[in-house]
Amino acid sequence: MNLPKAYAPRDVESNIEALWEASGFFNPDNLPGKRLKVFSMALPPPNATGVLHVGHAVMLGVQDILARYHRMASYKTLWLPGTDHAAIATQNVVERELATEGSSREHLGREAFLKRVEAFAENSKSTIRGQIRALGASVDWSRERYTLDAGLSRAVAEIFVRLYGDGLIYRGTRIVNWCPRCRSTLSDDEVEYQPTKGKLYYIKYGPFTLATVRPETKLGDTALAVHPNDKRYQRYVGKELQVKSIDGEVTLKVVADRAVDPTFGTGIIKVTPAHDFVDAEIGARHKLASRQVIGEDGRMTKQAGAYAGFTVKEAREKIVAELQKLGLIEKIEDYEHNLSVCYRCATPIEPLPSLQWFVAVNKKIPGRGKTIKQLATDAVKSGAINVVPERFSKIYFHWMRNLHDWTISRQIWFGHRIPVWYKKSSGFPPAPRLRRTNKVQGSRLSRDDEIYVGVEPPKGDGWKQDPDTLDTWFSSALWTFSTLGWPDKTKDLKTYHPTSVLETGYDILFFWVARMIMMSTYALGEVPFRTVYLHGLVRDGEGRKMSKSLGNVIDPLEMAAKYGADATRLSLIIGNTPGQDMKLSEAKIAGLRNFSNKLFNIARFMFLTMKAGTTVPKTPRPRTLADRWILLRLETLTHEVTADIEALRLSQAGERLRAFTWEELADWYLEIAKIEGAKDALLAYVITRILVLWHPFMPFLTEHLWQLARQHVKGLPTELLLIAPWPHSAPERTDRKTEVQFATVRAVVTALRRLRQAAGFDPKTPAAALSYANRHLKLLQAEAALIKHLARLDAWEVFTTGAAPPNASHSATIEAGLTVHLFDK
RNA sequence: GCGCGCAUAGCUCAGUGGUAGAGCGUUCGCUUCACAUGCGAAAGGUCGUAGGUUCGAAACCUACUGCGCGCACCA
Repeated sequence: MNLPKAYAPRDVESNIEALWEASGFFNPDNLPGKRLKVFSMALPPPNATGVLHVGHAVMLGVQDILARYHRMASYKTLWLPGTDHAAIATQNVVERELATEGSSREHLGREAFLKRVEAFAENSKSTIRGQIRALGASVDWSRERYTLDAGLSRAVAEIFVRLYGDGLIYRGTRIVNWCPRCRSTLSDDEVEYQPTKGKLYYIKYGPFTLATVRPETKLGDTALAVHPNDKRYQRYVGKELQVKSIDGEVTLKVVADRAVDPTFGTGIIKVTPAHDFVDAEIGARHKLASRQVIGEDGRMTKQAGAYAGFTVKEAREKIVAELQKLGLIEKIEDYEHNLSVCYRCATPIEPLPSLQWFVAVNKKIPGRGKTIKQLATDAVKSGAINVVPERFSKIYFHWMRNLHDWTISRQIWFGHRIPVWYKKSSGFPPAPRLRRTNKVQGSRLSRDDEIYVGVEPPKGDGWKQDPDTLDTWFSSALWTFSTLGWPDKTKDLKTYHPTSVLETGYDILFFWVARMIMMSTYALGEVPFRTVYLHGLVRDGEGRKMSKSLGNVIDPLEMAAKYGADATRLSLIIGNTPGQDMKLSEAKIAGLRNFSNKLFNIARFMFLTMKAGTTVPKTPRPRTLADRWILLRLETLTHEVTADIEALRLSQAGERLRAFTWEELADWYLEIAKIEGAKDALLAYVITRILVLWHPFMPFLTEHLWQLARQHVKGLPTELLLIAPWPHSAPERTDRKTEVQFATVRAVVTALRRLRQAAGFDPKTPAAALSYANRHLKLLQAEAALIKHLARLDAWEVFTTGAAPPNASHSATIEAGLTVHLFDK
C-alpha cells in the first residue's frame, strides 16, 4: 500500500462522507442490532440567511460527538437537521438585495416578494446542507425539516388555535417595541441597548423644569408626575396646570406615582403614555389620555399638528429651536444613555401603541391551574430539565420572573401568516369549521367584524386573513416536536420526544430555549429535552467578537479545507468548558492538524510494519512490561473517556485521548515496539481501540484509517467505524505494580538522556552508564535491553548499591536509592 | 442597582480537598528508516489580594480589587 507521509484530509473527507451517507446509518431506522435505549437531538436550525459561521461549527462539533458516541454505544440515535426561515433576518437580507437593484418589497408586492425570499432561502438551505456535511455532522437527512414546511406550519397554526381557545392568545392595543425600518413590532428580547451620546434638555413646564432626551414626545404629553412622598410638589398633585408650550397653551394634570424617582433630576417627569412603557403604566393607573404623535413610519402623526410628517429627528431639531425661541429651554447637557435598537437592523426603536397579538404568560391555563410561566419554571426547578452549566438555570429563572406577555405578531411578510380571518358581520351564515367567534376591538377593525381562528381557512366568502405574520421564535419554539410530526401522534414523536440533549449557544437561552420549554410543556405536557448544554461564544485571538466589519472572522469551512474538518472541529472542543467563551486562533487549528497527522502516522507505522493477515485479538496477550502497561493505560483511558462523554466533559475527554495517543502510545510504546518486536496483534488491538475512542471527535480521519485497516488486518467488528461497538467500560482496573515498574523504567531512560545531553554527547554515539537500583534491581536488569536502546547506551550495568564511580562524568538521583551515572567517553 | 462569570507558566486555557497541568511560544541538541505537521532534553508559577474552614485549599466560605457579560433603570 502506498500511503502518503502526511495526512491529506482534502483527499479523503468527501469520500468518507459519501460512504457514511450511502450506509444509511445516520437514519436510526437502519441501525443494526437491538437498540433499546434512545438518544435524540434536534439540531438548532441555522437561519436560512446565508452561510454557517464558527458558532455553528461548535454546535455541530459538540452534537456530532454526542450523536456518534451514542450510536456506537448502541443507542437508537436520531439527530434531526433543518433550517429556520428566520423571518426578519431573512427578509432584511432580501430587502437589502432589492435595494441595490433599485427595487423594494412594496414595489414587488407581497406574492412576488415572498417568491423571491423563498428562492433565496432555498439557495441558503442548500449551501448550509453542504456545509453541515463538510463538517462531518451525522444528521439524518431523511428527516430534514424547515420551519416553513407544510407540516411545521400546521403545527404552528394548531398551537396558535389551542392557545387562543385557552384564552392565552389575545389581541389588543398595547405599547409595543416598534422598529420603523422593519415596520414591525419586536418582542422585548429583540431589543438591544446601545450606549449613546445624546443631549439632555431641561424644559420649563409652567412652574417646573424637567429633563428629557426626547423633546419631540412633548407633543404627546398628557400629564406630569411626581413621587407621592415628594413634599416639594405635594401641593400640585391633582391640579391641572396651564402650561405654555410650542403648540400654545396645554393642560397637564399633575399625578403622584411611585414610578418616579424623587432623587433623580428634578424629581418630576412628563408623562407620554403613547411613547414610553413606564409612562403607559402611569397613564393606565391614573386613567390619563394617550396621544400618539409618532407613527409606524417613524414620522410625526397628524396629532403632532405643525410637525406632522417630519421624521422624529427633524421634529426634535425644530422643536428644540422653537422652545429656545420661546425661552422654554433652561439648559442642554451632554448625556449618555442607552438607546433601544432593533437586534436585526440596529434602527432606534419607537415605543408606540399598536394593535397586536400577544401570548399571555401570566394567565392560568384552563384545566391546568398554572400559567405558562409556571410550567416553564417548574420544568427546570423540578430537575426535569438539567441545565449545563448549572448557573444558567438562575439566569433562566430570573428571566422567567420578569417575562411580560409575548408580542407574537410581526408586520413583515416572510413567515407564518397568523391563522386568523376577519369579515364584516352582515348576515353571512357562520362558517362550518368556525372554532370561535369573537367581537374584537381595535383601530384596524370596525366593531362589527367577525373573527375566525383556525388551522384551515374558513369556508364562505368575505373572509380576509390577518396580514401579519408570527414571530420567528414562535415557530422555532415548537422545533423539538413539530419536526417529529406533532400534532399527529406519530411513531417518531413517541420514540424520540422528549429529546435527550439540546445543545446551543447561551446567547439564545431566552429567544429559543426558554420558549421551547414554554411551548412543549404547554402543548405536550412534557419537557422538550432532558438536558440543555449551552456552549460559549467563539471570539477571535484578542477576545473580540467575530464580525465581518472587523475582518476577524474565522470561516470554519475555509479552515476545514486547509487543516481538515477534524482539526477544525477539535479546536472548538478542546480547551473549552460549557458556557465559557473561547478565543480561537488559526494556530490552534494548525496544532490539531499536526495531531491529526500524528494519529495518521501511528496507523501508517502499523500498516508498514505489520505482517499480512494479522488478526485483531479479542483478548490481547501481553508479553512484556510495556505490553502490560499500554493495555492497562488503554483500559483506564476507555473508562475515563466514556465517563467524560457521559458527563459532557468533552474537552477533558479530548485532552485525555490526545495525551495518551501522542505521549504514551506514540512516544513510548511504539518506540518500544520497534525494539521488542513481534507486537502486530497487540498493536492492532490498541490502534483499533483508539480509532473507536477517537471516532466521535475525529470522524473523518478515524473512519479513513478504519477503512485502511480493513485491508491490513482481520477481525475488525464492523465494516464502518461509524457503527463499531463502543467498548464496555469495565470497572477501573488497577495494577499498581505495572504502573510503578513502567514509570521507573521511563524515569531511568529520561534521566540517562538528560545526562547524555548535559555531557554534550552526540545523540548518535553510544554511551556507557551504570545504575544503583536497590529494590528496582531485578526490574532494571530485566529491562536492560530496552533501557540501553532507548537511552542509546552500548554498555550499562546495574548494581544494588554503591558509590558514584570516579570516572563518571555526570550523575543523577531519580529517587532514594535509585541513581544513574554516565561515564566519560 | 440586581445577578452571573473570569483572574493559574510569556500567550491561550484545563484542573474532580491530597506532590501545580496541557497546547502554543522560548532555550539547547537532533533529517534516529511512522511522522520536521517530527524526535529528545530543558527553562518557565507566591494559582488576583486579604482573611477563614480543614490534618491538608488553585479548588470550599467571606470580603476586596480588576476585567467581562446578562437583566433592570435610563426623566
